[in-house]
Amino acid sequence: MGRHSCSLKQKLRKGLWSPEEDEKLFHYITIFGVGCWSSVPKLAGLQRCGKSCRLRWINYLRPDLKRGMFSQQEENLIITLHEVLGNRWAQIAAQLPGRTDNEIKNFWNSCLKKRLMKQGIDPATHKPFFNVTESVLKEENEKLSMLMPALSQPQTTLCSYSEALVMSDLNYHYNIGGLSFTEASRKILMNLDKPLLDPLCYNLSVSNYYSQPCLRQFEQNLFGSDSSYFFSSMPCLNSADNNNSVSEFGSLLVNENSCNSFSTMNDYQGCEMSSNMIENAGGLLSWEGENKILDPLLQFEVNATSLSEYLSNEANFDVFQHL
DNA sequence: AAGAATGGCAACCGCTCATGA
DNA sequence: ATCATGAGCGGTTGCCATTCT
Repeated sequence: MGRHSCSLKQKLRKGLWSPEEDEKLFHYITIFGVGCWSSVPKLAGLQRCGKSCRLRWINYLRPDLKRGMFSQQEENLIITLHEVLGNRWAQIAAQLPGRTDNEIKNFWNSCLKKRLMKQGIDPATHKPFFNVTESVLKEENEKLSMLMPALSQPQTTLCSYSEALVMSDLNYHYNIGGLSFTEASRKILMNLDKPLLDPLCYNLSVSNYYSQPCLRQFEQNLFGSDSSYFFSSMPCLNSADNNNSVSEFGSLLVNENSCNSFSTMNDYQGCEMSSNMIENAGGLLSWEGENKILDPLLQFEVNATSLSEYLSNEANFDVFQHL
């Protein structure tokens, strides 16, 4: 099999190229040009397979290669082309003279992907991570009010993360399992003489939530060890004209004034909640883009694509009765 | 100061496709 | 039609320098 001819031959060198090898290959190609790669090693006096020679020439030795950092125009072009072409690196590279597909792929994986995520853009789809439209939220509210009329008072709102951000100018919202409550409605719930309950975990109060090492660990696994970094990248958080922009890590939402104090999960421990914080006790995390709902407390993917769908299951709905 | 962790990047691997015998 | 071979492509690995703890 031709495909294995490279790896089967013993004496062939692998790994980084030495300056002497580069010199031999460059010299050979300069004189004889690019032709049959499989015969190049023998003719050029190299202990390499033809494939390795081809790669070295294309990615490093070719005289028309542009070296150094990518320009702003090149970066923009790569992002635009990736949106259209996806991971077709060779086609992308064809639009950038002097750049190789390998170089662009590495640049994408190590820099551009992270930069887009920091801007709240999903690098796979080039769309914002959280994109809940008002109509979707309204629809969710209507479904919820049919399921749980008691909780559908004006000040109680079915809430996604993005709505929590929109509402960040109001003080002190609690978001419990996808439900967001204003301070007023929270007091109503507190007056029920029951602790705040996570709807999916019967007896866990908000204040106890972060005292559970396993839950913190889970959230770190889910969001990364420094989740404030991840969430501070959401576009709605970065709008310069919004003094109430919100940063988040794990299920905790804090406002801009506080986020410096909470750069890591550990920093949060033992801190007092300030009046303008928004807290999310866990519960359901709705990931619009992936069409799935994750329960950070129970640590599995819930078999539902929306909160109302989840609640339409009688067993799940029963949990809410505890509120 | 030293070992661990991380990031960037060059190179490899395995697959598909094109071509020719 | 089938097989061998080479080229090209994209995913992955592994090395090395840098940063972190």
